Amino acid sequence: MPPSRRDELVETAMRVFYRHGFNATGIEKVLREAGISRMTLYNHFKSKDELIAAALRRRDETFRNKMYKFIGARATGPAERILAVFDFGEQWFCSDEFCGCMFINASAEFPDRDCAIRRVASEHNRAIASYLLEQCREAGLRDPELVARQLHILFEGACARANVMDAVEGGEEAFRATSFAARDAAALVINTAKTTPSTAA
Amino acid sequence: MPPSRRDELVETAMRVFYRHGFNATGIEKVLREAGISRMTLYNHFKSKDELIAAALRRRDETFRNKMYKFIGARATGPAERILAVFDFGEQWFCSDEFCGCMFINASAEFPDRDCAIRRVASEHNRAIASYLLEQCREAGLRDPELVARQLHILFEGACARANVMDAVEGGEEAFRATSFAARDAAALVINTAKTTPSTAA
DNA sequence: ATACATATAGACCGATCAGTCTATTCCACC
DNA sequence: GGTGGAATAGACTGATCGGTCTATATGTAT
Repeated sequence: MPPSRRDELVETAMRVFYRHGFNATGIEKVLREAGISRMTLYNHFKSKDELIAAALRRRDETFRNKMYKFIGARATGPAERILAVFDFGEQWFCSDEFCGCMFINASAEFPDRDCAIRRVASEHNRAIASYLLEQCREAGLRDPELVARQLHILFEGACARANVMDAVEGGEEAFRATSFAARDAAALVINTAKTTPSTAA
Repeated sequence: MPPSRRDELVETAMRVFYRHGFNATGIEKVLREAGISRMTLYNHFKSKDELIAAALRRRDETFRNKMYKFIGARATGPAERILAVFDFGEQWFCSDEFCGCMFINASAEFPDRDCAIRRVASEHNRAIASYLLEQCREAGLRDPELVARQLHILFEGACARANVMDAVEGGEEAFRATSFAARDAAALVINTAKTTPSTAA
């Protein structure tokens, strides 16, 4: 069946808000690009904030689906899957549509930690965190909670570093170097947790 | 000598934009909080964007000064200094005024990689990067460029992770756990670069 | 005292914003 | 062929925005 009006709206909102920011983008622009009328929006959502929250939920869904599919296509074991996360990051950073992590961006624009939008962003990060934790456990790593946190930090850090670069330094090589460094550090963290009995001094 | 009107304006702009975001904050609010009139702003700056750029430059200056002072007070060698960066991060994340990295936030709100604001953010990150690189070289680490990049990713990643948490999970323990994980990984990366001849598989 | 640079309050502009309302059209279902 | 729910266009509101302008006040140096 064809996508509902609501689906098209959320999809377009996701794309436009991701590309141009939340506060900087008016409702009008989203409606124009979706070819949808004003009242249709307000029949489905009470406010712009609710549309943003829905767009973030959609982003969480599609992003994780793409990531899991990417990983599943080229990794079998848990350690391989973890490293594939960073390969996924590399091709993402180098793609044209890369505008940083949409959830980091949302947290930047909505400073109130209690608001609904932040809660959606937080849910996404919990999902990523528990995926990493699951892989760490499955790999039989020592202190999987710590390692999963470190992997998460490396991934988000690579993402943030890739996004903060300006036009002159932000070429494809820089993105590749960033994701390579993150992946290399991830491999080090994993291998250390496989073998040695204590953390580094 | 007392701070100039311009200084007070930039200082207030830095604080208010950091706390409430750039696009979400009107000029009016900055002026009210600084006790400064509208025309004074536009005598010193051509536009809001220029004020934002100046606020970011100020932020770069004060942030790095505080960080370097913090580090200098509790570390002597280069490796110690690198780890102290993460201790600095910990007390920053746990402080009341923490609203994420202002430069990551700026990159989130101004997607155009060519704009002046992004260039200022990029400059700040280059300064941090070269500080880390300097420490890595001074410590005699193998492949200092790679290690410095990894440390930078860990720091920014910890910062991003700390900021994306919502009100329920974002307690002080979570901030401490995040910065501990980053510091632990940093120590591992450094120690590995001190001794072993090749990176992890 | 006079002159000058600087800051002030506050009106004002055009534009844009989120959100509401009305009147019309479309289309699937009976 | 008619009925009803859903989508449409577009006017409208009140507020806020960034930025300009004018007229007044202040303070300092000669």
